[in-house]
Parts: sequence; structure tokens; C-alpha cells
Amino acid sequence: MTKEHDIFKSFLAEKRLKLTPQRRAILDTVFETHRHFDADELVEIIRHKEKRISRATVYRTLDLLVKAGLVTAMELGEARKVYEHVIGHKHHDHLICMKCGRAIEFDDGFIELLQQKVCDRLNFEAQTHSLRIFGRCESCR
Amino acid sequence: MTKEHDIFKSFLAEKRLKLTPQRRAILDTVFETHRHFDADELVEIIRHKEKRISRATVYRTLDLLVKAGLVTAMELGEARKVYEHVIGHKHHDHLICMKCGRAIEFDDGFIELLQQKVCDRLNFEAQTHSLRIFGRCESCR
DNA sequence: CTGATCCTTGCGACTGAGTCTCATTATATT
DNA sequence: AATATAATGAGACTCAGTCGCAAGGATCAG
Ligand SMILES: [Mn+2]
Ligand SMILES: [Mn+2]
Ligand SMILES: [Zn+2]
Ligand SMILES: [Zn+2]
Repeated sequence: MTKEHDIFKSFLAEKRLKLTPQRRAILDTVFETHRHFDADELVEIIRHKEKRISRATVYRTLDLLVKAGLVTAMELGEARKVYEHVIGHKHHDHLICMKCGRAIEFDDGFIELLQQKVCDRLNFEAQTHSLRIFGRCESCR
Repeated sequence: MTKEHDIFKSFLAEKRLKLTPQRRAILDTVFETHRHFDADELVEIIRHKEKRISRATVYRTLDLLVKAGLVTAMELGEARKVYEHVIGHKHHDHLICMKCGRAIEFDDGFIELLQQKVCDRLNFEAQTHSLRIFGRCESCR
């Protein structure tokens, strides 16, 4: 039993929700995928495993995974929301190339600290944040 | 003639585009509105002035104003994009209350500087950025 | 076992912000 | 004024995401 299974199971139990084969397939696939993906890509990956799944169930389950803290959702400038799993990937933000679309991950503890300072100063209780820098990547500039 | 008029006029001229009464009405209304607004709100405000305007024209002109650097567009977590004019409002980012929806503006030059450092380190040419901190505001926490 | 309760699923219909098409009208240029 | 080019409004269209609902499955009381 993986860590993410345990977390999802307790999350569901606490909310009186059930761990179904579909939810298990979604959880597994999300944690096998080590890149950003969108909901319909996830549907396709699961269907290639010969498993039946509906778009609605995938959307519904992704919401649950986000609420459980296992997945983050973000808008990287394209039309669709993209997702990535959390365990094994510490928090990071993105540089987004407006020419090729590439998303470069970065992490700067000092920026995060200063964000917290801003919140303290304004008496705001931060829960999450999203920092996106748009421009040209190394190979596109 | 206001500064924004001059800028928009040169922008249009340079691109061989035309200054129409509709574009003038949109520009004026955008600069009279000192808060975040969405495209359909703008349509309503202009129509209340007894001016005919179509949604398509408002969407198209807002894109031009963004390209001209006169307006910024952002997603504050709700469904619709919101806009605000630039002149007279220096750059800032937002704390967004997930309970009441309020957007609190802040500006931290140090954070901006560190963002530039990240870009330099990764050889990325920054054009714009969006930093949103989601949580609970003073009155909702 | 039987029935009541409650959750989940898949399907397809629906929503709604934003975009596009196109016939008509307006602006800029000469 | 004539010409070339761009802009407009109306409504059709797109498409990511949501919702309603009927059918199915687990759980539990009696
Ligand atoms: Mn990432
Ligand atoms: Mn603002
Ligand atoms: Zn690039
Ligand atoms: Zn609030």
C-alpha cells in the first residue's frame, strides 16, 4: 500500500465516501504520470489500460484528489487546467514560455518567505499561491 | 487629449488600425472605472451611457488595450477574466480571499527583484508575471 | 433474505465565457 | 470623391467543465 493510497483512503473514509475501482485507477495513473497532464489526457491513459472510465468521473475524482492534498491543479496559460501529483514533487512555481509553451519549474524559498511576510503584514491567512512568470525560454529567446 | 488616448492612437496607427467611436467609448470607460471589471460588465456600463456596443467589439478591443500595455487582464479565481487599467495604478499582485472573493492589492519590490534573479539564473526572458495568494482575508479568517 | 438508504457511475445534455463568420458600414488615404 | 482596408454587430459556434438522472452496488436494519 503506497502512501498516497493511505492518504486517499482516510480522506474518503472521513467524508463517508467510497474507494471504488475507478477512483483507484485514477489515483494510480495520476501517480504513475510524472509530468503535467490534463483531465482528458488522463481519461485516454486510463482507457489505454483497457479500463472503462467516464470524463465526469475523472473530473469528479481529480477534485477529490486536490481536496485531499494529493494533487495540484493549475492554469499554465493554455485553455485547459493541468494537474500534477504532490508526493515526491515538492512545491514549485513555473516559468512559462509563451513561444513553445514549455513550463520550467523553479523553487525559491526566499520568495516564499517574503510572500508570507506580505500576508502577515496584511493580516491575511495564506492557503495556497500561484506564481507564474511568462516570457521566453532559453531556446526561444 | 489624455495620455491613454495618445498611447492608444499611436498603437493603432503603428498597426494600421483605426480609431472608431466604439474603441474610444471602451477606452474612456475603462479609464473611468477604478476597480476590476469583466468584459460583460464593461458592455453594460457602456450601454447605460446610451451607446450601442457589441460583446465581440468589447472583447476585441480589450485584447488591443492589453497589447498596447494600457490594460492588464487577470484570472482572480472566478470564472471570468477581469481587467484593470494601468496608468495611475502601478504594478501589483493580489491576495485573494476564498471566502468573500475580495482581492487585496500588494506590491513588494523585493519579491519582484528575486523573480528577476530566478529568470536570470535560468536564462529566461520575463515579460509578465502573475502572483496570486489564495486564503482568508482579515475579516473572514 | 428483503427492503431502505446512500453513494457512485456513465451517458449525454447542458452551460457559459470567449471566439468566429460574414454581410454591412465606417475610416483612412490618395 | 474614390478606393482600399478595417471594424462592427448579430448570432452561430466552440469546448472545457458541470449537471441530471437512471441504473448499479455497497451497507445495514429488521
Ligand atoms: Mn510543475
Ligand atoms: Mn488589481
Ligand atoms: Zn520556449
Ligand atoms: Zn474575505
